[in-house]
Amino acid sequence: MNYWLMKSEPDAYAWETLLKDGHGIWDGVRNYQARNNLRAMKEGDLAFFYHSNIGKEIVGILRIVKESYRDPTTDQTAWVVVEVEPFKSLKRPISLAEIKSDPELTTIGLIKSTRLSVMPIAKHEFDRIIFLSEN
DNA sequence: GCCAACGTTGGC
DNA sequence: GCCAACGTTGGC
Repeated sequence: MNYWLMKSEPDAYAWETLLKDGHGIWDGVRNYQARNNLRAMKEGDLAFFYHSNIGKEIVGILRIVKESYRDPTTDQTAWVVVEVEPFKSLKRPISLAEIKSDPELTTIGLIKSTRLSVMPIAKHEFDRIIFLSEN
């Protein structure tokens, strides 16, 4: 089981929308590193849902329910999508500022690779953020 | 609105 | 293969 973090601008696609829909196709990724991360995802993996630009906070956890396949929104063969479902909302959103100020989260990709939209999260980072959200 | 970081494109 | 120019992301 691997852990991930996926970014979306809430203007484009918000956590609330995924909750309402109950299911989503993560399309539109046009960056090779992010694409490679999509390809590495396995059914059942969990990912944080981060609101970029507006909110700048982790708001929920989603579950990968279908592994990657060709992105049907483009003719280019390089790109893939995964299918996701909401797993649960965090009890309390965890902001970027709080992550930056936490001594246990200094190496998280969210800080180190600010422009990457799909990134792996270490288990201890995942657990730490869950812990923070429940306390 | 600005700017840093960084990926991509294209000329050489 | 290098690098300048340019576009995009995303925080502030």
